Amino acid sequence: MGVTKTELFTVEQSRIAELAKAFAHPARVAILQLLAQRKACVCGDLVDVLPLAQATVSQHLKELKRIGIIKGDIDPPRVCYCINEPVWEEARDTFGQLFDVFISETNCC
Amino acid sequence: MGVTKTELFTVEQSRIAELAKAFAHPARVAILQLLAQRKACVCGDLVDVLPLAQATVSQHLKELKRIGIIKGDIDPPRVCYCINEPVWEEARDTFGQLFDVFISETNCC
DNA sequence: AATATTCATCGTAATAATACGATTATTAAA
DNA sequence: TTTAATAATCGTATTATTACGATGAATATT
Repeated sequence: MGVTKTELFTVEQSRIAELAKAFAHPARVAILQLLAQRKACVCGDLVDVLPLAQATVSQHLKELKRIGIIKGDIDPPRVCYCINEPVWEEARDTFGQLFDVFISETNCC
Repeated sequence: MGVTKTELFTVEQSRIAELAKAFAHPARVAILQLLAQRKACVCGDLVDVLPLAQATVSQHLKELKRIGIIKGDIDPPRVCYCINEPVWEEARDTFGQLFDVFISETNCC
């Protein structure tokens, strides 16, 4: 992509965009749903359920960890992934507030 | 990107991902905030406020329109953009439900 | 020690997204 | 009719993302 100019926007806007990215791919939505519902936890179980190669799942997990919305505990040779509650709440609150900014009134179109 | 295999996921998961994409770029967050707060409406005003070229803003607007979260009324030679309330609510409800799936209990990590 | 299991990382191919200048289309205004 | 204003679209360069096979690292098991 052409160089998303993050520095030209507010940190809040950039953080919202980053949190949204966690949900901006069906595979990551699936992963987050599985973790949130505690239907899976171990990386291998996620790989079994998802229609993607192990390396790809691992890549998505890495991205989710980078954003902070999940955490991973190693329990060799397995790794257990879970929702990272503080960031999950940050996302929930952030989007909640964002959606509340729009009040149903006179739109000009 | 490598061919996001949308067909391998549920329509719900794909729709969530699509709605999330509306917020997955700081420029689109900025646009949606401006529209939601009714601080701008006309395309040209958005271009004035945003640190991006007109063509780029137009491209983002097109993507937001494709997702359905905004609509545009032409009032030649201007175009007035507004939040598309039904989809805005769809997004609000969708993410609300998604975040509520996770209940604060015993995480395994 | 040798093997098996699990997951991360590397390398890389393919594709999507971002950005912008230039052009076009449309309509208003002069 | 000519000109100005506005916004969409085109073309294209650049960069990011997605995907997967192969390999590597770490630990448990035999």
